Parts: sequence; structure tokens; C-alpha cells
Amino acid sequence: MRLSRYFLPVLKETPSEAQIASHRLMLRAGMIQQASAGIYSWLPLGYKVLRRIEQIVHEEQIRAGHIPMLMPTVQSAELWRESGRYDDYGEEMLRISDRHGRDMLYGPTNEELITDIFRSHVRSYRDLPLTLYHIQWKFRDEIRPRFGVMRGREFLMKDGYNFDLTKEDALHAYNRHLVSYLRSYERMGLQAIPMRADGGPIGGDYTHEFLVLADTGESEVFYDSAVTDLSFGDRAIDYDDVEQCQGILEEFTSRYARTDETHDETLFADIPEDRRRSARGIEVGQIFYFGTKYSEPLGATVQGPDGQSTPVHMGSHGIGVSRLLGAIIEANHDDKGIIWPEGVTPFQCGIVNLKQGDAQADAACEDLYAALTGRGLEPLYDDRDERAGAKFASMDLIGLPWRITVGPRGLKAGVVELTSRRTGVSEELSPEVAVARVAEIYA
RNA sequence: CGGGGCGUGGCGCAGUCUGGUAGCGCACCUGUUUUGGGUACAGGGGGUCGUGAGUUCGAAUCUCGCCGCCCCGACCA
Repeated sequence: MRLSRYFLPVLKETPSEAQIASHRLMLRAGMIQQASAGIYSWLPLGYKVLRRIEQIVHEEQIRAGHIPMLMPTVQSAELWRESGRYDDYGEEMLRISDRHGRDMLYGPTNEELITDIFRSHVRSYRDLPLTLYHIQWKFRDEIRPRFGVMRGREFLMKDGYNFDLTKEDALHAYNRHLVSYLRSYERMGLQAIPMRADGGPIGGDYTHEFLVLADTGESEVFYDSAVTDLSFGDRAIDYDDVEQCQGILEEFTSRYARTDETHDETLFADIPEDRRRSARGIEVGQIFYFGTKYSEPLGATVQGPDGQSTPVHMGSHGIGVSRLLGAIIEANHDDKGIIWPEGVTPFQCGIVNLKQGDAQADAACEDLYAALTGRGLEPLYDDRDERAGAKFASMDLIGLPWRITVGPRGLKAGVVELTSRRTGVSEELSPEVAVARVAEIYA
């Protein structure tokens, strides 16, 4: 993409409503624009990152054997009355009525709909196990939205639902989700720690929350520092292997790690003192096993091998896709701007032309652009007629992990400069080597 | 919903207390200049001061209502 043809409305000054780094930087980098309290338009740059995150979530869910679909945002109140949650959910649910005066709602979650789909079509235990998920916009009418996309009213969320014949099968589904979530977060450059959590309005007593450590997090967390040494890495995983999934769950959840909701001072005190940590965390996902809580009232049953009708065991699992942008920025920024992890960056590499209009510099940039594109990468070429300082400031702000700087001075010596946004370290390289280096980083 | 604050060109703000017909910086347009970390100079465009009613000869400024937004708290992913 050439910056002169893109839409990137960066701000030099910070809009006054933004309090925390991620909100401030998303506004300044031209990623989002507030439409009303807690509701945002996603401008091209923000939309690009949102789609990257969404893509990672899709890939990892499909890899785990879960099946993508899409349910509507607007739902009928009928199903919610049936489950008993229409009254329980409270003011947080946005209630609307259609032209006929029928009660409708903008879905805050999808247990009712998915269960209805399931009970309409699934009759036999032979159709199990089944895990369906979708990535769709939700609305929760927060009393006080804040922190930009971290705590919006409208938000994009992946939510999935597993249906199993037995509790054992459902717990394996639970484990699969834990593993697939760990992989997803790691690909986004985040360390998200599974912590024992509270069921909340979704219900269920078997549940973990995934938290990213950050000073601006909404939750207070307590953990054994040994959990932050764990990483998934690129280990091979067979999602049908019950023992392997169980082993990974144990590896990642056996050490003490809890939010303040479930924190237990006595257990915490058993951790060696030098490993005890308390910090703040941003919740980026949660998984639940809730047994037959929804399948019984809604009549989601299958016939078992014995011919008896039995309610299915269910679980649900969510990843806050839009809020992840905020979490990633909270965990990856400095005073100049965002620093995208390679896995989610909107463009893999920036090209800064220090002297737009100089025939040699222009040609060198065009060559780099073509070479990077040819390697399957998407560079952002700053071809505006701006001063070097302005171009650098914009690049630093939008946070592309790598930048190639091209100027007449370097070209005389046959080199361009490859700079890491994260470390600030620059290397002078021939254009060919610089391209090869960037391609290798993303290989 | 309780407490606090804000609403003035696209963004950040001053002016409001003490009423007299709107100003600064950035951004934008034109020209010159400059060119390796947000150049400098000159010229220029753009605002019914959130909104409605009232007080007044006169309201951004005073009074009342309404709307919107932000912060703290309770709530929440």
C-alpha cells in the first residue's frame, strides 16, 4: 500500500477523552473513531488488525476441529424467555422492539440460539461430539463504557459451544479449547495466563479466564511466577489425543494463578515467597464447562446407545477479538507509539523514502516495494512529500515492526537501513539483503 | 445509578468569574524556502461557541430545561 493512496488519519495531538495508552494510540494512529459511547467505527488500519486477529482465531479453532458458522446479532426474546435469562440478564441487555411490537434484543451472547439450532437438528449420540463457533458482534449495554475498545458496548467476540454425550467428552472439549486458546494468543505475541475464575452470569463452576498482564488491566491477579515461564512454542499437538490435551491443561493450570474473585490467601501463602506475584490483568478470553444448565431447560437432548433420551453436556468459550487489540497495544507500546507483534501487524514492513521526488530514491523504493510484494508481504510505502521527521514519527506511531529507510546518502553507498521498531536497532544493508531479511522474519 | 468535570473551526485549548458580537497552537489551501527525526517565512479558507427557552439595548459569557462526552464508584469480557 502506498500511503498517499491510503486513508490513515493520524493525529499529532491526543484527543482528550482517551485515558489509557491503547485507547490514546488507537485514536492517534487512525485505527478507530468513536461513534457514540462504547461504540466505534473501525478505520482501515484498525480494521486490518482486527481481521488479522480474527483470522488467527479462525485458523486455530479450525485446527482444533471446531466448526465455524454465523448467527445473527438481533435475536427474538422468545428463546430467552424459555431459558429464563430474559429477566435474569438485566439492564445490560439491549432490548428493542420491532414494528409489530415484538420483543427483540441485540445479542450479548448466543447460548440460546445455538442450543435451538442444536435441538432442531441433532437427535443421536452418533452426531456427537460437536463444537460450533462463530465470530460475531455482541452488544452489552455497559453502565459505563471506557478505555476505548477494551470496554466497549459493541464488541467483536468469538464464542463457541461444544455438545458432548458425557461429562468426560465435554471436559476433553474444554481442554481442546484451552490448548487452542494458548496457541492463538501466542501467535498474537501475547502471553495470556489461564487463571481459575468465577462463573459469572454464563454460569458453570468449571472455568478459566485468560489474562494478559498489564498495569491497566481491570482485574487484580495473583500468581506463582513460574506460570510466566511457560510457553507453548511450536510443539506438535493432536487434538484428538485426550491425554495430551489433559497434560497440557495440567502443565498450564497446576500452578497457582487466580483473579481476585477466587483468590485464596491460604493457598497463595504456600507458594515460595520469591515467586509470589500480584499484578493487574486484562481478560481476553474465558472457557466454561456448564454441564446441562442450558440443554435441560431448552430440551437439547440426544438418544444414547441405550435408546434413552439424555441432555447433552455443554460448554462455551469466548475470545474477546476486538478487545484483544487494546490488550496487545497495552502490552506492546512505548512513548512513540504502538509496537505490533509480527503476527498481527497491519503491514509487515514500512518503507520510508527520505527524499520523495529524487529519482534514485524513488526508484529504489519502488524496487523494494515490488520485491517485498513479490515475497508475499504487504509493505506500507510512505511516498508522501513530507520531511523525514514527519515520516519517522508516523511510522513509529502506527508501529510496524520493521522499517526500511531509503535516502540518497545511503544509496550512494549502495545501502538502505533496516530498523526494528521494538529495539530501535538499525542495520545498513543492500536492498536485496534487506528484503531477504524481512522475508525470513515472516517466513 | 451516586459523586465530579467538560461541550468554543478537523485536533488540543484560551476567552465565561467581571455580558459589548471570537482568539491561539497544530492540521488544511497557495507561494517561497528547507531536506536523514514532526523546517522557516508570507498569504489564505474554515466556527449560528452542544441544544432549546428565558433575562438584557446587547449573551460563548447570566438563569432554567434537555442532549452528548469524560473521570471516580458500584457492575462487567
